[in-house]
Amino acid sequence: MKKELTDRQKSIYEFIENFVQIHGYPPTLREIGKEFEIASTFGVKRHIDALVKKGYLIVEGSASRAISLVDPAEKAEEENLNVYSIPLVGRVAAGFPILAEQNIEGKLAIDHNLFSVKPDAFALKVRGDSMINAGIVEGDVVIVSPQTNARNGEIIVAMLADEATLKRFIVKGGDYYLMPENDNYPLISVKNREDFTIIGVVKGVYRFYN
Amino acid sequence: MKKELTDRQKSIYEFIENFVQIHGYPPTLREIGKEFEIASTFGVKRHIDALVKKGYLIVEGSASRAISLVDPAEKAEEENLNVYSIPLVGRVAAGFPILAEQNIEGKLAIDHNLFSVKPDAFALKVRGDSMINAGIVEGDVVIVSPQTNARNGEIIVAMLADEATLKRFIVKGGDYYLMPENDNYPLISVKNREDFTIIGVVKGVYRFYN
DNA sequence: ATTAGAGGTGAACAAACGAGCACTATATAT
DNA sequence: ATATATAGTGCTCGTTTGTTCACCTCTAAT
Repeated sequence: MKKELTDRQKSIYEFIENFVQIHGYPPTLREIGKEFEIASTFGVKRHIDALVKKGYLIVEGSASRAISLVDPAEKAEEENLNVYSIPLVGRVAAGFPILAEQNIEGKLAIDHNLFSVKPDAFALKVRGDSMINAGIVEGDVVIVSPQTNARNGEIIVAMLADEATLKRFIVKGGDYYLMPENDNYPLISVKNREDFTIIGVVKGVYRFYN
Repeated sequence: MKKELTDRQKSIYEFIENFVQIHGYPPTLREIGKEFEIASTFGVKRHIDALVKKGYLIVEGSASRAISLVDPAEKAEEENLNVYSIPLVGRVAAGFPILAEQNIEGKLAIDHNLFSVKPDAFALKVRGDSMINAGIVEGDVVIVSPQTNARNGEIIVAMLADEATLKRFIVKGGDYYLMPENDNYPLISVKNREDFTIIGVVKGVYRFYN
């Protein structure tokens, strides 16, 4: 739980929350001051500072109206659902960053109590049957935590020769391999390959039946 | 539908939308200008004016950052995560109703935009390897829509001799069978078995890697 | 009696901001 | 040829905004 707020601070926090809801942008110090009959902007500022220190607000720089609520994620928490909305990547077009707009197909709510991922995770539709022995089949959706390194044995999403691929990452004797979980596909050595990059580690799998 | 936007206007609208999403407050004219390499604030302002005239934005007075999107509610709905919280059933104790408190192990948030299930769905941890050919392995979690009937070919959760089991439901020549997706297990005829009940149909599968 | 914390005043200031103007460029349609 | 709409530049202007200063008040704990 967050630190305790004084009554005054709580009132001010609620006002800001409300103001953003109504207007679509945060109030200025003077607008807050007017509401609470605080003549000096400094009086207001110290409340804002306190709210920032206690973790309720974020103020970016000293720009105008640059107050933002920490809240929205937390709202869901109070309702007991720890949910991120992550992008669902359909196909991966070579040459584009994986999260480029061209690639995004939709959104997906995931419960990060279960999938231990950060909000920068994304979901990826699986094509092909190279991971069938690991129980990942065509049409499945994998939850990927973006990172450029991986541990031995983890299932990863990697770029190999301008194509996104899903394989198990194997470290053996100082060499790196991509191992398909399918007896029909060969082990691939990626040692010294310039066109190989790790994009992320698979943290979970979804499948839908319709 | 709203009036048509030019490409440029659309880009700028999307940028504002995105900015608000990320920061919690709208951008200034100069921030927009920097993004699109428009040196003069006036150039930006006219785009904003156009967007206001066409009904996409509201600008209140001439205050700083007083831009707000017209349709936050609409957008919120689109982006809204339609999430149910459903119970996660660990083991199924024979003799108890499946949703008895003894069986519940936790909660799970599911996006019912993707899993087309009602709020009465529940999740079940998979034991054993009887569905391995269908890509469902030990430890997976299946999303089950409770119902007492099933169509040919659907994967179902059923009670058979006081044990919960996960099998494919097959209708063939007026008879009913439970088919394990594992070559090592036999097809089971459930025709005329009094100790057989369909509990629900599997609508999805989750898997977590840790 | 004194210290510490929360809350507030009033003024002064620099930076950031929106508004406005005259002018240019480039299409497209008349 | 000539409007018309879109898009942009470079500049000025006045206002808004956040920051900071020294100083005041009240309450609660030491």
